[in-house]
Amino acid sequence: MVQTTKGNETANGDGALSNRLLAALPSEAFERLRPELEPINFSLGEVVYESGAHMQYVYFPTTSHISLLYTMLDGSTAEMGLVGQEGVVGIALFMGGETTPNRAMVQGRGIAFRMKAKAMLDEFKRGGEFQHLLLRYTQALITQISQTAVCNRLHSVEQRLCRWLLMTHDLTQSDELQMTHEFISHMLGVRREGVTMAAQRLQEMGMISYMRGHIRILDRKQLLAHVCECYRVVKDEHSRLLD
Amino acid sequence: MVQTTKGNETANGDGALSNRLLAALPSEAFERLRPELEPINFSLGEVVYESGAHMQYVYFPTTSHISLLYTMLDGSTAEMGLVGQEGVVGIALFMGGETTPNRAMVQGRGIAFRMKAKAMLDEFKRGGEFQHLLLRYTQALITQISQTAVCNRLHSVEQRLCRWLLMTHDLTQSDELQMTHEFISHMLGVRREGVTMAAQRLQEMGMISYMRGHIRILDRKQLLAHVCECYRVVKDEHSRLLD
DNA sequence: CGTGTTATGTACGTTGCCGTGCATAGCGTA
DNA sequence: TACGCTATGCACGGCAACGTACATAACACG
Repeated sequence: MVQTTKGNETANGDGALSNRLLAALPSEAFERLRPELEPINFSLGEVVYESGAHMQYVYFPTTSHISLLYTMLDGSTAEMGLVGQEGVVGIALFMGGETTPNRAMVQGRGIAFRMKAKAMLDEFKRGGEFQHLLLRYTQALITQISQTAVCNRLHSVEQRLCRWLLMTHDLTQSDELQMTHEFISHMLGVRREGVTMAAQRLQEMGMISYMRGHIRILDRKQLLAHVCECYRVVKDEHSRLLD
Repeated sequence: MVQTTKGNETANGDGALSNRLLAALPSEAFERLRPELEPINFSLGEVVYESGAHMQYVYFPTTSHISLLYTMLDGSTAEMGLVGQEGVVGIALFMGGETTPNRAMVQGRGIAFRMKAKAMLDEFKRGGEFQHLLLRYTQALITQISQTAVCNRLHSVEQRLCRWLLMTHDLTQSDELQMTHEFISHMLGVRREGVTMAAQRLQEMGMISYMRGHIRILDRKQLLAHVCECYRVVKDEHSRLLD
């Protein structure tokens, strides 16, 4: 299912500059890493890391984005974070843990660049800008996870759906998101019917329209007016730390 | 009840070895840091960091423990993590963010050792065991926050109260916790009455007894049987990363 | 010993979400 | 064109937690 892209754009690693962490590197560091970057093609639903599995690579998404999920013993799931072109998947490798007790799954198909754990660690240990960027990104991710914790506790399904749609829209190049209510329900940790109901209301208000696995963002401004504060907090903190 | 210890134990910084991160340092590194460690006495409810405020110190709790909280615009709050002798408060300083959008508040009074940001950073940048320990701890904290996110979504007030009591009990030297239902409600992000109801049920089952701001853990084993899986996951991950 | 304050108990209607079961309607494919 | 599959719609009872309002009981302090 995963194919290595052979196109000229990515063959020399330049496409990797679409990842904002890699793009922010000093050219000296980037040149060191460039030969280690390998473009791969993620398809929807693909599992990047299984919970507890030993990680071999870190992934720098460009056009793809990846969901960090936790699965309970009874099989119910909930999302704790979302990683796109601003970030990296596999922080446990440089944080020193080697594994994490959660799963990473492709939520928007596209390209990511992967790098072998050892190559990443060698550069990380130099203690330069690469390390600095990865740690700042990790802090932004912590904010995102924290906010998810609080949002899950205090806000309604409808608000959380707005937040999730906006976050996903930010990571997508199009106004059309390809996902079913069922899929979203696993992300939000609610019943499928709960998503359907909330989506209906958003559709009635003209914010979105949807049909069999396709959701179109019609009025982003109205969504922003409807979402809980959590969206802004995470967004602002990302800007503060990464821009 | 807790006074600043003036005895030989803390005067030379040895009391700091009650913090497990500091205790795990090679003696060479610890000797470098020892002069920078300053014991302080935290009292209940004291605010260690305000949300967004510039941080001057990192804190290594020994007998105290600190709650990481987020406050919504409407004033409602919820806890995202809990730091005791196994950890450090102020990770944003070495992660490179300088501030965090949340508050840190003393939840169990006692001693902590603080260190100026600059001294901590100097040692961190050496890239040795100190850095390694702090990053591994940060990963354990991420797991804790993630699990809180999921737990908030999927489990009942009663289960979450069990989890919170067990976690707090782990960080406390006594079976008697000094806190009101009101206080706990702010941690769990629920109404005070919700805590009272859940506590009543736990008391009826003989797990705890309580009275006006004092909660006694009577049957830890039964609490463990009653709590959701989240407690174990966080506990195990802490052991894996920090023991 | 009385008084104010704080912690806990109780009650009642409301609501958001759950669990379940089944109905309909697009869409792909034969 | 008919069929089957999958995505969405709908309906019902149930429950946990909410918001609100007020009652009691322990303790602190004069």
